[in-house]
Formats: sequence, structure tokens, C-alpha cells
Amino acid sequence: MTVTLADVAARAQVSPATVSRVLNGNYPVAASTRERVLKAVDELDYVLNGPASALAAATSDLVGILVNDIADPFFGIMASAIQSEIGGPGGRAGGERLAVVCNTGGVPERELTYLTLLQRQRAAAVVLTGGAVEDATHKAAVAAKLRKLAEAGTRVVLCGRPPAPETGAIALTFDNRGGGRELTEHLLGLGHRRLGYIAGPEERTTTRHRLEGHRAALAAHGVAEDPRWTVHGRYDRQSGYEATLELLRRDPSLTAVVAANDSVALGACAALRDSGLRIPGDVSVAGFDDLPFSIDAVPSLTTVRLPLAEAGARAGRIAMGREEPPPGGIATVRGELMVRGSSGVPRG
Amino acid sequence: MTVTLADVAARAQVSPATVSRVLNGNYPVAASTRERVLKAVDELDYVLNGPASALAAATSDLVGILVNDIADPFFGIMASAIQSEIGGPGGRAGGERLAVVCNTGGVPERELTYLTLLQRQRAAAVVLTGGAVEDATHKAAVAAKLRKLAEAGTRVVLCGRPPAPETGAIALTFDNRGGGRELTEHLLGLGHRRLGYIAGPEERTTTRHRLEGHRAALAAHGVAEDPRWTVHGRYDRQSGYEATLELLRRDPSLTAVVAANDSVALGACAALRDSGLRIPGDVSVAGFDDLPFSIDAVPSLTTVRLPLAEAGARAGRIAMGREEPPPGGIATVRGELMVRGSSGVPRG
DNA sequence: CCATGAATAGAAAGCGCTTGCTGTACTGCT
DNA sequence: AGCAGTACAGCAAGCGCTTTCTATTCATGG
Repeated sequence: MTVTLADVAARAQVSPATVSRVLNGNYPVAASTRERVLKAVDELDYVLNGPASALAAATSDLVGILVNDIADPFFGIMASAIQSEIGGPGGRAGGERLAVVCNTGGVPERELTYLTLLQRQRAAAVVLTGGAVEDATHKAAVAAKLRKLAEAGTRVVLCGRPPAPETGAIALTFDNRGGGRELTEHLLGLGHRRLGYIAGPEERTTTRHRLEGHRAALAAHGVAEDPRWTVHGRYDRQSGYEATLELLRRDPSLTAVVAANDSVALGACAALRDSGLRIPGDVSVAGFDDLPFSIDAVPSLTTVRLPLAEAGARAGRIAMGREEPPPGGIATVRGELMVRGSSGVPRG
Repeated sequence: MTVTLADVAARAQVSPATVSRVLNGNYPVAASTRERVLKAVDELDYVLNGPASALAAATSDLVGILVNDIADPFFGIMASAIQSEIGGPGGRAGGERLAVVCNTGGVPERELTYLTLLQRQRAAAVVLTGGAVEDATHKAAVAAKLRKLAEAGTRVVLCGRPPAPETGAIALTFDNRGGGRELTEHLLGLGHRRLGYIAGPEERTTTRHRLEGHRAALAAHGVAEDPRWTVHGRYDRQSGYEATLELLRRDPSLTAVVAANDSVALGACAALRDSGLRIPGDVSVAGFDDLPFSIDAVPSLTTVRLPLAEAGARAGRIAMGREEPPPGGIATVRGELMVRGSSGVPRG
């Protein structure tokens, strides 16, 4: 039924071993023989059996990329960059690898299950993107899994995710705290003193770090904080819309709204507009990430640019062993403040 | 070093066969035995060897999802929906499958290579999303590959892609032609007579179909077409920006710009604004797809809503054999015209 | 009380490939 | 001419699992 190595070998009048070596190219084979084999492969339309190969060689060409939400460009951009470096078909890396993107939906158990599935497939490398969940139990479980993966020879890289100590994982962490601080400092510098903050889901590290940066900036400027000024929500537009209305209800005198990310900021803008407020005339808005659409918003969004593509590419190269990991296995990637039209001096 | 089935068997005092059967659960095993085995699995922290399993069983739990551009929400949304139905960890489907997203970048050869890789892995199913390339050679090559996959027992589903006759692939096709036609009819109805059209890459089916719909509408209304009114570009914002400037240069009297998709439309909006034109006061703009950010544009975008998530979910279910394929293996998914703020009556 | 069959467990034969080791035929020295 | 050295090619032993077929046990009914 299906063509096997042996069939090719028979047709090319060589042993299966030789065919295997031609296909893997890591052992000397005479040019004429090679040619004969390749011809047979072609004629028989032979396709290597991946599982068999992986079993015999005890490694596979699978590389896993875990993302929280594949429909979110934040992850899409990183995944795309990672994948382009992983090689994959047509990538500049040699050897064909199957870079696979796994959508965890941010659900801890799914993350774990995917990790197991990848472990089961004896993945060559795994890249985890996006913030982690703060839950200690889950964190420990993931750490244990990562350690096991590393032990089994799978290279593990974290991209835009806090380090996982003692797991052997390389971490490229975004400086969310610094970015958040810079952003709020910008608004404070403009003269804002009553700033609403729409945070992401409470249990995520990213959420906490960005919020901490915000608060650090406030504290540094001696601005007292009102607990009513912080609302938690999801990392999406609708959440931003609702949270903004809530913020406005709690304190209509706010002059600025800082959002957990750009999507949330867009929702905030919509809510402000629908409330008859002008941006930035009445209220300034700031986002985070600088996704492609942020510059197209009207007014364009003041935000913190995260080098998603660059970080992803680097993570990909490290995962493939084509770039030295950073010293200590940890690197911090900084964001860049992008001041645009959505922020201005406060009214009055 | 690594724990194998045999180790578990030894610990549980049963044969490897029994362990396998407990793990796969398709053969009667006494409750007490099962329990003992599961305990051993747990204690040894055993993880099934995927490749070995796939080799022996001649099938794998891999499901491939091919997308043109993973950083584009158009594909992200579909992929997400497909994946949620594939099962994957935590999905509602039983049995854990590794749903993997492969980023082809729209490059024909990559598409082919990924298909081969998936074939090599003996994937359980493959879903191809997005428009295909018109090139006959490549089309034939893909068709041949799909046929082979189908023969090998891999279920093949096309989502948002034209049917591939005689390959055994199920196709869920978007009615790009109808959507394009409806959209242009809307603008014609408002009174527009000079409409610019920013098309996607020339060689893609999606591009051609949308353009055909546009032209059909023009023809039906007896509006003569000016070749200067059509520009081809990529499916991204920047392309839309540049194309719009070009369009304006060619004919400053245009009263409407129809874009290949929403990203392009956003670029068009930016270009118009930068040219000092008001939307829709001076020029109306229309997009296609209705991606999440389109409603947030200012003014919000008139566009054709494609039920990406619904279609993806359906494709996923069909791929998993949990939903009957449509009669004839082909179904057309219609878009819905969304009239919003970016389109209005022409000036003058 | 034994034949009958259901329920359950085991033995063993691969699945298709990789790779360490073992030839075998040259090549180039001395 | 004789020997080491090199360049290929083949043999065969698995890799870790699934599954068919066979063996055993135990309950049942004639």
C-alpha cells in the first residue's frame, strides 16, 4: 500500500541503510548512488514516515510554539517571527522542521496538556510566549514540566514571559514594568493627576508588572492613588469599553485612561467617544504593545512599542541553537514609548 | 533513562499489552487492573511516546491547520475556531489531538512542503485556510498532494478556499464574489459613479473573486469602468495607503474607494486623511472581512462581514468527523454587508 | 459436573526507520 | 608487491508501542 524505505532501496538496488543515509545526509554516500536513490524516491513518490523516523532516531523535527490567543495579533506577530527563524519549510534554517503553534487560550491546564503532548512527540524545542499565570500550583507544575522537557533534550525558550528559574529554560522577558512606568510618567509630565487604569486579568504576571510600573510612576511623582481608578478586565476591546464606562461612572473627572494594551485602549476610545468626550481634549488615552492598528486609530494611539517580531525572531534562533542564549539565560527586552495623538495636556 | 511502557507494566505487574490497553481504552480491562496501571503511570510519571505509538498504530493525533499569515487576525480567528473544535487539550472533543498551525506565508512551495511534512507525520486531518494561488502548476501539485493525503486516510478540509475537485477535500468557500458585488452595489446605490478599487495580489483567487463581484455590480448598473481605477497590492495596511495615493493621483475625482480587505481599507483611510480628504464627506471607503478593529476605525468601516469563526468551527468539526460534510462536499458561506460610517452619499 | 462462552491477560510479531559495527574494494605509500 | 588507510555499502539490532491471536479463569446452564 504505502511506499516504504525498503521499497525505495529495492528499486535503487541498495540497502535500506543507504537510502536512509541519502535522505538524512549525514554519512558519506557516493554521488552515483545518491542519485540512483533520489531517482527511486522520486519515481515512487516516497514520503518518509515521520513517526518511524522519530522513534528510531529518538528525536523529532517538531518545534512547539505556545500562545495564549492565536486570534490576537500580539501573539500572531511573535509566532510568525519565531516560526520564520525555526526554519520550517522555506525558512532560512536548514533541515525541515515542523513549527507548530498551539493555542492555549490562556488556560493553565491546556498549557500543561500541550506541553505534555509536545513532550510525547519528543519535540526538538518549545517556545512559550506571553505572560504566565500567577497561581503557585500551576507555576510549579509548568516548571516541573519544563524541567522534564529540558532533561529530555528539548530546548525551552520563554518569549515575553517571566523567567522560570531552575528549569533550564532561556527567558526573553519584556520590561512591562519599565514600559508601564514610562507611559504613566509621560502622562504625568503632561500634567495629568487623575488617571484611570484598566488592568488585564488579575492573575497574570503581565498585568501585575504593567500595573506596578504605573503605580511606581505615580508614587515617584507623589500622586496619591485612588483605588476607584483601577479596574480589571480582559485583554480585549470590549473589556476596555466596559471598563472605561465603569471608570467614568466612578469618577467623571478623570483626565486620562491608561489601558492594559492597545485593544483595550481602542475600546476605551470608543467608550469615551460614545460618552461625548473628546480624545485627547477631554481625556487622554494610552495603550501598550503598539500593534499595527494602533497607529491607525483616530487619534493614533500613544503606547509602548514592544519589539514583538524582533524578540520572537531571537527566541526562534535561540531555540534552534543558532544564537547564544543571553548570559544567565535571562534577557530583558525593553519597550519604547511612542507618543502619538491620543495623549495631550489635560483640560482646564 | 526515560520511562517506557514496559517499565510501567513491570511496576503494575502486568504485561505491556495491558498497559497499552488501559491507556487507549478500547479493550476491556478489569477495573482493579486499570487502577493499578494508572497508579504506576502516575508514580513513574510516564509519558507515552508519540512517535512509537503513531508508528505502531499507523495513525497520529496531529491535525494540521495551514494559514497564509498567522500575524493576520483574519487567519488567527479562523485558526482559533478550527482549533477549538479539533479538540486539542481542553477542547470539547474527546481524545487529545495536537492541533498545529502552520504558517505558509502565502508562498506556494511552503504550502506544499508543509503538506508533505504533515503527510510524513501521518496527520489525522488537515485544514487549509485562505485563498489559493491561481498558478496552474502549483494548483495541480497541491491537488495531487491533497489526493494523496486523502488516500492515506487524512481528512482534508478547505476553509475559505475554493474547492479542489477530485481530491476528496471538503470545501467551505466564502462567497467573495457575492460579497464584493453587494458592497459595490451599496456604494452605487448611494450615488457613487467613480469608484477606485484596491485589489489584493493578482494571483490569488480571493482577489479575483472580489474584483469580479465589484465589476459585476458596476456592469449591472451600467457604470463604465476605467482601468485607472483599479490598483493591485498586498493585503496589508501599507499597501492600502500607497495604492490610495496612486489612485488619487490617477483620478482625483474619485468619490469612493473599495478595498481588498479591512487592513487595506484602514491604510486607505489614512492616506485620504493625509491628503486632506474627509471620510465619507469627500470619499467613501469600504473594506472586506469585518475584522474586530474595523468597527473601531473612525469613522467605522463599511465592510462585508465574513463569519470566520463560524466557518472555522464548522471546518474543524468536519475535519474531526463530528459533522456531516455538505452535500457534494462543497458549501458556500455568504458574507453580510455591514453599512457603517465610512460610506455616505458622494459630494457635490 | 462438564461443556460453553464471556471476560480478561499475555505472548509475540511487527510498524518503518536509524545507526553502530562489519565488511569490501580501492587508493596511495613504502 | 604488501600494507595501512579511506570511502562506501550492508547487516542487523533495536526504538517503544499496538494488536492479533492464544491462554486462562470463572460463571452459567443443561
